[in-house]
Amino acid sequence: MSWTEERIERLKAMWTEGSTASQIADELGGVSRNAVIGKAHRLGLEARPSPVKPGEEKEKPVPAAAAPAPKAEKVERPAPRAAAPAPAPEQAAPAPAAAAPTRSPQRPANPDLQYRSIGPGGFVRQGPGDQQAPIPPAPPRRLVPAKPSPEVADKTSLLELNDRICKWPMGHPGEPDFHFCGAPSNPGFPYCVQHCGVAYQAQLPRRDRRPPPPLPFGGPRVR
DNA sequence: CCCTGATTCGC
DNA sequence: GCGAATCAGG
Repeated sequence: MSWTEERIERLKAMWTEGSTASQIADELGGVSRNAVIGKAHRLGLEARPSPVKPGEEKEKPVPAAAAPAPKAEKVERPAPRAAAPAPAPEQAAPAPAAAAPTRSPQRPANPDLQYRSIGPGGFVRQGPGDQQAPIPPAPPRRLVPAKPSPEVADKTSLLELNDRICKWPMGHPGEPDFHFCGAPSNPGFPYCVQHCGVAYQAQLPRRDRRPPPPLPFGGPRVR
């Protein structure tokens, strides 16, 4: 296979849209993942978060300053790449938090292309044009299970589970106050609306993901 | 092991 | 220009 105009276009589109090299490769067919990456680089497309090169390391404030340990290793690393902007330090809440559409890790979605949750399990693709003015306010609200008594209050035990109540685990199994959410479940789902929002992400199985709206015609003029 | 992207280098 | 081989982190 050769890099025809169309195939290059497709590569560009998918690459900038965030597809992985593998996906692009077997979408195009006839090329390997490496071929795609190689081509992408030759095209000048890059600046994509690499699992290997997440970004330049920042100087961390060492109090008493131990030996900085100057790396005397491979000295040749041009790395003209600008440091990728550190993604907002999303706090990883251990407890199921608000049902905000959590983005898939390792894949900082294209800022021009976001997924907006319209309900548990349901997401709507949002193109550059449809950008909503008001960004989710990201309220510091935190949904805490109303636990009257910290301990043996009205915990939902394993025995009380049925298809109508939320089975979202609270705490850790084995711990004294481990229990389940117990709120009315979202019909058809094992969890309540809140936890459905946490449990179901926009991310589709890799194979089924498609750069859906087959690029209008002229392709996106993004960037 | 699987995955990822980056880089190298012979063709 | 191409892409397999290789590297290196997750």
